[in-house]
Amino acid sequence: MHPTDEIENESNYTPAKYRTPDGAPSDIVMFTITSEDKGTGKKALPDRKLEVLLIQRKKWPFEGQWALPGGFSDENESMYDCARRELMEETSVADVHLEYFNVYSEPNRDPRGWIISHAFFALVHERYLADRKAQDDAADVRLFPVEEALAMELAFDHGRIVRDALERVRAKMRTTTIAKEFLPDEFTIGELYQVIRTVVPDFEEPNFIRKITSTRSRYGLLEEAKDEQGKPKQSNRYSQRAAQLYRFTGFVPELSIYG
Amino acid sequence: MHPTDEIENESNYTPAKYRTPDGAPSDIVMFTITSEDKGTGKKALPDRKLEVLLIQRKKWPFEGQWALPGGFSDENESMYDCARRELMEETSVADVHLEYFNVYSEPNRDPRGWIISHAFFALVHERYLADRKAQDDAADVRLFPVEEALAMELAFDHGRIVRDALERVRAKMRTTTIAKEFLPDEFTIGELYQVIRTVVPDFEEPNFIRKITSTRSRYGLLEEAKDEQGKPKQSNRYSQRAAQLYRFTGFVPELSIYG
DNA sequence: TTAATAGTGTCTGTTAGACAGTATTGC
DNA sequence: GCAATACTGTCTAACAGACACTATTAA
Repeated sequence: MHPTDEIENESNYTPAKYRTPDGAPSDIVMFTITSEDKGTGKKALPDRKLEVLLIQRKKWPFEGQWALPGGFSDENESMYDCARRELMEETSVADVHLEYFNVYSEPNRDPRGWIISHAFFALVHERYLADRKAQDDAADVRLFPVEEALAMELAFDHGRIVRDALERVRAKMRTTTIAKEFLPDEFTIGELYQVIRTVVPDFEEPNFIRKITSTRSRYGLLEEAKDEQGKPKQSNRYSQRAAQLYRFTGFVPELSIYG
Repeated sequence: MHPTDEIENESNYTPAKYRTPDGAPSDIVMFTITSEDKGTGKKALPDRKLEVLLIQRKKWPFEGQWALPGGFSDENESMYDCARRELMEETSVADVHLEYFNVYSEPNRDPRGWIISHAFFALVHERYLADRKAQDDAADVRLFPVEEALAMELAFDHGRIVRDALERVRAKMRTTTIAKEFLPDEFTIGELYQVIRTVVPDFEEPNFIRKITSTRSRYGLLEEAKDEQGKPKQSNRYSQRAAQLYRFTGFVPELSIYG
């Protein structure tokens, strides 16, 4: 039991005499999907890669090693506010998907002391990271393809954190509409399918377009994009033949393993 | 940025000079399902209620109010270990389902200082809480039906924590096999259905038995219990007509909103 | 006999899954 | 015409959802 629990009331309350944590930082696994033109001359869907942002440490501990962006919270902000602030410092955007997913508190996980880290993942559209890309490897902040990041020896327990984040994002990719974080408001079925497969490589649905338009549409997951005259909007950005544009409706179906 | 980040290496490292958290407790939302015989004389499924364990505080702050069980962590244990220790103190069992689900860190959520709370939920079979039931309202530790607990004004932000926990447990009840935490190893379809409905009242599947035995069984969610001779095992504990017993196989199907 | 639960029969319309085929159009 | 993506046709087996029906047996 904690010492402060022995205190009877506010008037004679004294702060804890025992050891307290040395810090409560938040760390952010920032995912983005980069697109690169296939360069064949023909119109085609771009090559997409799931990438994660890492920072090279300049100080002890783990000097020189790559780590997740993050920083210590102060007593006037929640962990979520802290994470949003850190995200803002890295990407200069505030309105991206940011979600808490786990706490990391194993003893001695940080040689600086008793430090309990709160891990978030962020899904950032590549347009927000355009500068980052230009700077490239010269900088101490870089995007790494996830497989590459997973194979690296990261600072602290950040390797574990990246693995956990990826697992969580993959699960949510299947079961929610977070794919929209990586897509424009209006997109083609081909783009949607490609984004899902970029995050979840073993997602395969040969009849994807049919399922999502002729069956699930009954439940309102997607709706066709229309122009002012109410005519269906199409795009030929990625194909010779124009494709119908869709948008998410905001509806998320309930899932159950029992029926 | 945190002051310790300014330090160059271990040799000249000094601890933080700025304020650090005053404590990192874990709080536990402990759910159980109690069964009560209908008392009609006839064999019938019991009345089941989802209940949550609360403790009445004896000290400032929130003296006299009901709160979640929990306690401060120390530097030699993870938050999970801390939660398991607290759970052990309350229920004397160690092998129940215990799962982390969120952090609560709003400034001033605790008048004692900067205290960041880590919330777990536990699913405890009622057999482990038999004593608790006997003691009843006399004690300062009691089980409350969830609706009742949600309507109470709990200490700290524990009302919010209970709501969040319930939401999480309801979602997992639909999408995973955690129902098994409230069931014996072998159970009838009727029992399973009743347990699910106790946690998720709006779960309705008129053809539940058919779906789970003749369709999903293809995917191996449940298997029939058999005795040593390989003959199907049945139970008439809750019905005149004996019902087939089933067990979970350990298989959890993957869910997707896209197909 | 009745109450209480366990299960089956049967019907209709929908969906899944597979695979082949046609459509469109910039290059 | 080719390449690349966007669809549509068609078939079968499985499934969902509804609702009525039979089965079993202790009290």
